[in-house]
Amino acid sequence: MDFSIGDLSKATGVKVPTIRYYEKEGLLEEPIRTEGNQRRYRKSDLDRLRFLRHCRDLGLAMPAIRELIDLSLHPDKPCKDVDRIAAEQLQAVRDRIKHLKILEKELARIAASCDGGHPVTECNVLKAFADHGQCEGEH
Amino acid sequence: MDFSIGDLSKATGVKVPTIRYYEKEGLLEEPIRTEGNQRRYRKSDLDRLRFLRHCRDLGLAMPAIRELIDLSLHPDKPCKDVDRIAAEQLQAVRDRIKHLKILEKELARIAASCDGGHPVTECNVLKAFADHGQCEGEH
DNA sequence: GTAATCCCTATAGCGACTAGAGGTTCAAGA
DNA sequence: TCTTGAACCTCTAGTCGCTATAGGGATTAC
Repeated sequence: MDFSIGDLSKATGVKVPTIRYYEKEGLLEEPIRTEGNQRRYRKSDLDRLRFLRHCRDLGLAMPAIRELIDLSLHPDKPCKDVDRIAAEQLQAVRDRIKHLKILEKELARIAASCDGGHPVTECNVLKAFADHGQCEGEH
Repeated sequence: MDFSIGDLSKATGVKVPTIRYYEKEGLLEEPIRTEGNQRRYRKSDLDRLRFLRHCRDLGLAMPAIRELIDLSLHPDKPCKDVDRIAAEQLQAVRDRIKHLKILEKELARIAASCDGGHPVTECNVLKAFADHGQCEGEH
């Protein structure tokens, strides 16, 4: 019925020290302990950790996850804030994609500017790394 | 003819403590000092810092930049390694874009799953955050 | 000469873990 | 029941690329 920290780790893919870290940060409740001071978890802790892990996999920062957990503990609140967090994360991801696409373009140009068979003094790649002026815009 | 650290900062957009940090990390040479122990830079330091900054803006990690600097100091070496670094960075950026696009898709689905007008107990967004099973694949 | 601005070193903090040291407890087999 | 070895415990420090702060000294413009 109870899980050790290793059981939780195996079930979720979250490493043991990370689980302890989440507890220290207040994202997991402190579980009961055996007489020998080892943690013992219940199903609800497993659910919470899965939630946590999924949020991290989606790129949510820990303060946002903390807020989600707080909200889920007050079921009568409107879900406006939950939606906001999702929307903000979506926008953040879109912004990062946009930025990375610009980088991709520049790097592709840079990588293509050299045929590989000459000393570094004449290397266009090195020149391109040195010179932002070659880029099409800001990045 | 000489620049103070603040001049260098203004000319490149790199903050003063960051310039000192780059020096400590060996990415910039130790400049000469005034009698009062203040750093004084030359044009070559400015060029190096611009190079450095541009590489960072392109997302290169510091070990890669260090390698590029080492290569540029040995002009007779073939530029194979320079090309490799550019290609690796390009691939890394493409991988990150790929991953973020998957996240974008999942987050868009999650964000769209709620109309906003109900308590969190019934919030599909919160349920979606809790349940990786709803996702189309891994992420 | 003085005031404002710049510069110096050294240390600590950020986020989200991860690694290691040094010791204790648990569970399974003999 | 005893033993062994895996799993657990706490605590500290390290990762990366900066950034902030404290407590001073130097330079420069007026």
